[in-house]
Amino acid sequence: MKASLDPVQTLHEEPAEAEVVSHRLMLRAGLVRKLAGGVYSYLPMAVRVLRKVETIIRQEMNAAGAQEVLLPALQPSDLWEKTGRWQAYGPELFRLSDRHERAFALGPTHEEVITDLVSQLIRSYRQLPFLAYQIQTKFRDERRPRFGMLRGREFIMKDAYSFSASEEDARRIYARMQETYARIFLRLGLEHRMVEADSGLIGGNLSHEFMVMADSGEDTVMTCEKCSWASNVEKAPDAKVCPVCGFMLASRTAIEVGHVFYLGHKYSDPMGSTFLDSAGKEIPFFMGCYGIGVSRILAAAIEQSHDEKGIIWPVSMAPYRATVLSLGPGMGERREVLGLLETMETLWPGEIYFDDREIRPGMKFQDADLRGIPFQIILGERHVEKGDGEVKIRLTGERLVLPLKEIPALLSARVQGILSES
RNA sequence: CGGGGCGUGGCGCAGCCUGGUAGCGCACCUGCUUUGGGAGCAGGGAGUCGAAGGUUCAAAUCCUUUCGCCCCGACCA
Repeated sequence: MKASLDPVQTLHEEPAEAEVVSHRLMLRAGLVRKLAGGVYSYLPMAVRVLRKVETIIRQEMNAAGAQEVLLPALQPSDLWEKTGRWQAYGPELFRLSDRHERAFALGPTHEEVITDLVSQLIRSYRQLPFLAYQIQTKFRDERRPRFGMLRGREFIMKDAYSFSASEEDARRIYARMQETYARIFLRLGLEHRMVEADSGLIGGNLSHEFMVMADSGEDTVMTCEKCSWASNVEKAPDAKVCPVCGFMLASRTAIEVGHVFYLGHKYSDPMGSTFLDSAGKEIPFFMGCYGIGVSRILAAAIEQSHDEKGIIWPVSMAPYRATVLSLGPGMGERREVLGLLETMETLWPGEIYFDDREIRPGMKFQDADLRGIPFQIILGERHVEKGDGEVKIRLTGERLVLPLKEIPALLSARVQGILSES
């Protein structure tokens, strides 16, 4: 991608509407624009990040035996009445009527829809277990949308639902999802903890949250400084030491990015969603559900990884792997520069953002730092003349000057190192 | 929903108290110079002052209503 063809500009001034750092940086870096309170348009760079996050989620969900579906956002009220949530969900549920005055909701979650669907598909224990997931826009009329992407009224979520023939099997899948989630957040390069949690409105009696550690998080978790134990502060209000290893606990703020629930019969029972077990007896599905806030992950990643100059994307979700900055008039057309671009494109197809604009170098440096692409390849007169180029690592600020020909190999090795750690 | 704040070119703001031709910075367009950390000079385009109603010879400014946005608090991916 060439910057000269990119219609999205960065903002040099702080947007007045944004307070939290992720929101400010997302606006300044040209990732999103607000349409209404808690409702945002995703610009091209943000979509690239979303796709990368989604790809990792899909790979891990598929590896865990889940199958992808896509359920309707528009849901008739009668399904919700069956589970009692048409009333219980309250004003957070977006409600609307069609032209025949039939009531609908915009789905904030999909337990009702998937349960209804699966009860049509599955009649025998022989067809179980079944694990389905989707990645889709959800709607919640939040009492107070805030913090930009962190709490919107419309957001992208990966939600998964499991259907089992026994509680033991359902718990097995629950445990597998816990492992899957840990892998997903590890691959995304996010420091996180799994904590025991309350299950809230979704229901059930077993639930864990996945928290990304960040100074500006909405949640507070107690974390052991020695082992991996952590708990939601509501679950461990007076604990001073770790119940596992006895070490000191610390209170840290975090952002909830994932939540897994064991549901049991909470939805299958009221919806009459049953199968025949091996004894020929009709019993309700044993269910679980598993959510990840996909759009929230973008904001959480920025909250966790930024500095005063801008975003520092983890390599796994960066919109581009590398950005090439040509400095000075005509530099963008130099043979050496075009040659390097071609090699880089071969190495990482579609992953190079070329800042070919005829603007002052300082402007390019500022924008590159703001956008947070992991590797900057800086090509200025004094180095290119000698056949060299400079590589700047956004995370560490490290700068290396080396022959242009060696740059692809260096970057390739660096990325291998980073991605193999996870 | 309770409390607080703000709506003025794309963005950030001044002007409002004390009514009288709508301004500044950034961004944008043209030209010349400049080119390794947000360039300089000259010229230029762009605003129903959130909306409605009222007061007045005259309203961005005063009054009323209303909508929107942000921040702080009250069972949230």
